[in-house]
Amino acid sequence: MAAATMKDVAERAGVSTTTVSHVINQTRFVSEENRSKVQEAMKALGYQPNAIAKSLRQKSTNTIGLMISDIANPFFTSLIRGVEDVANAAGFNLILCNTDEKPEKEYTYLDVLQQKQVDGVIVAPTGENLDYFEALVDNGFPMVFIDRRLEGIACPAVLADNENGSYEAVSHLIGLGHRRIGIVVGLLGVTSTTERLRGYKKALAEHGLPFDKELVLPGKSKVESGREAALQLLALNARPSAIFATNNQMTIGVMRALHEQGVRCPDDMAVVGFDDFEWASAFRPLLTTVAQPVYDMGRVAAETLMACIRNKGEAGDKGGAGDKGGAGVTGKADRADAKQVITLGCTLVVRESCGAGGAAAATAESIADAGEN
Amino acid sequence: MAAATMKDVAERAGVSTTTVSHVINQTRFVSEENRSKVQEAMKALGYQPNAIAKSLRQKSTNTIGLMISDIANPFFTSLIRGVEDVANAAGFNLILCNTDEKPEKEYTYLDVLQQKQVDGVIVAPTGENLDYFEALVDNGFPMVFIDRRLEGIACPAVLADNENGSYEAVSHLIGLGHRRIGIVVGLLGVTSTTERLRGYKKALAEHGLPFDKELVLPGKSKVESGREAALQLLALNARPSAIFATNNQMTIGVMRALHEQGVRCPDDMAVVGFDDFEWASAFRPLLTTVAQPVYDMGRVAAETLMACIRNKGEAGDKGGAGDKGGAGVTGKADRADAKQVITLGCTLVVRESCGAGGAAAATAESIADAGEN
DNA sequence: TTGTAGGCGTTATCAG
DNA sequence: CTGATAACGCCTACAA
Repeated sequence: MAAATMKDVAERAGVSTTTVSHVINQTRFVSEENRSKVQEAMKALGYQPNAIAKSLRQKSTNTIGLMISDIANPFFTSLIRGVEDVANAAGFNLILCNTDEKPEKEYTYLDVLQQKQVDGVIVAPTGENLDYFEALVDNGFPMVFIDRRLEGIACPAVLADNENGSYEAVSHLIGLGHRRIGIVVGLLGVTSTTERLRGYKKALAEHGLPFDKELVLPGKSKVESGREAALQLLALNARPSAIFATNNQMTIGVMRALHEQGVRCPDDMAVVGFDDFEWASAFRPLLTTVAQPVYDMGRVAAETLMACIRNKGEAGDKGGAGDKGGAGVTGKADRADAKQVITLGCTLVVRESCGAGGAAAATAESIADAGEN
Repeated sequence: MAAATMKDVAERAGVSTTTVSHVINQTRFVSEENRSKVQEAMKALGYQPNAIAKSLRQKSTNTIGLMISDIANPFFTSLIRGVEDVANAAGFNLILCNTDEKPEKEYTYLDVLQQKQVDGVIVAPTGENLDYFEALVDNGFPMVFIDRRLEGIACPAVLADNENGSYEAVSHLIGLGHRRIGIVVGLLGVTSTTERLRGYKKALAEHGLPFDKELVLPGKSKVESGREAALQLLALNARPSAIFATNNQMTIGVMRALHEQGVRCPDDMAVVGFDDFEWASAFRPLLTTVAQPVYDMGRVAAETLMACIRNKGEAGDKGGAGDKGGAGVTGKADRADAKQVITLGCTLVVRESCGAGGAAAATAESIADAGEN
């Protein structure tokens, strides 16, 4: 049997579909008698409102898209959780899309999400498809960038303070006496990569250390390339005494390389990783990391998107005439929002992977708290 | 400006909406001339078909729901990836739902997904809401269980071979000479928990070891309760020489407890964990684990669901009359599918966390391959 | 306090 | 080879 519709409920209850609709949505007064008749009918028929039909009418789906590079990357995992929690609380659902850092997949998913009429999108952009993104934003489509942003696109972005996180990590190493610090950088063309490298440079400069290109290795944000980068650093004539791996995947690669080469950490090589993870406090070496506020990034991004969606709904109600006059305040807020970049601070979680001075440095450097995830 | 509709395209191209529709879906012949006119019009207007309207007509959304306990649990992460890859390749999208093991959340999400007219659902059931699930299945709603199943519900399930994985892990420990082996078990009332405990008992029995209730501690599948369970095991008068932690979260808790108590692994305590993870090969102790085929579980579950959805579509076309006669083969397959349980084997990944005999045992026991994730 | 009717953007069934 | 036209299930003026 096909699912019951409002019409079926109306017939069974002996009222019009209008009344049924109003009972469901509590959108106008219905007599006690009719209301209970309708409710009984709904229960008897196991009626479930058809959200698709509703969406077609109302032009809103209560669904948002989430486009990230790879859900299998634990970095995104808590982030998604943050998004989903907020979305769910607001009555929204999430459509999940893995771009794998491939612009074509990103492009296709954007199309699909448009077609499915999602009310908005949270996206960690690959760095391409600039025109598409720009068109969407110009068109007033609610969108929020997360983790990275696209320069020149006026769209809210929720980012970690990559530069400062990086700066603190490297300063920590320098404070422990390290003078030659290798860095394994991630995917090029992505803002987070640039910012983390900038923090590295800044820390060196502030402490009067030279910037040596030889110590900067590309890791493509992947385990295997992180491993290769570490091997190259280890093979250097003037081997560094510390390695800074700028994301979780590359950190794993670096640790594997050390392991393979019989290089002990922290005894022979200090290591700091970007991205904290739950295992870090249970296995050796107890890794010092830069913890991103991943859950909060997701949460804030979702809240921002919800706000955009609400704003748009209201703006639409008022029509184009609302541009001048009393609506100015809202208009201003809209403009401000459009360029808003929200940066959340990272936390340096000092453990034991940075060398002998670790314990002393931990207190001297930064009272960091990993928190309970 | 509002998004262009088929009507707009039709007008601009000087044809009917019917023709536009057929051009888009390639569902009947359209003259070369008209086709190109339509295509031009679509491009000029930036036309995107409205999937919601399409879904309303066709009663299919090309969307499936995925209900798991918590996306922040890395176990589910690769699993989701498997689902998404298959779904995406088949032109389906994924709505993600975290139940947090809460039956109420599960219930609500089932409602929402029904309302959003998803074509099917993959779910790791909490163990409750039996009636709801039964009603759905009886109603022919495409559903596949993953990771666990609900007894008595005739619905395909894709599971890891929990019992055997557990059995092998414990046998491995016994083979290394361990006689008292503690086990930290997960959430009760979930089939995977039961099966893993059964494997433990079976291994003991087969090797003539007594089953000691004292050595079975509840860990609720969480880090903190895993830690507490381990502390209790450590406090035992007759302390075990090995601990088997039956999921990744509890493994972390166990390792933390050892760390806190200054108990070295594997020197003072052997450990095996259920669920492998990428870090396991890069940090110490190099943990011996039971690796579940997570990606494949997701993949197979999605393929199974796609098959169910396709079957349903075809069955619907043929109407109720297809029950007897030539359609018998399909009918039989349907029945068989309905009770299908697909079990995928686990792999014991032998590393160094099980005691001195580890290296020798590794070859003797099982040639396990962690694979490159 | 309730009902009628039109339309959201498609697709499918007819007729041309 | 193409086009009217009626649904799909719901919401929402407008009317009573």
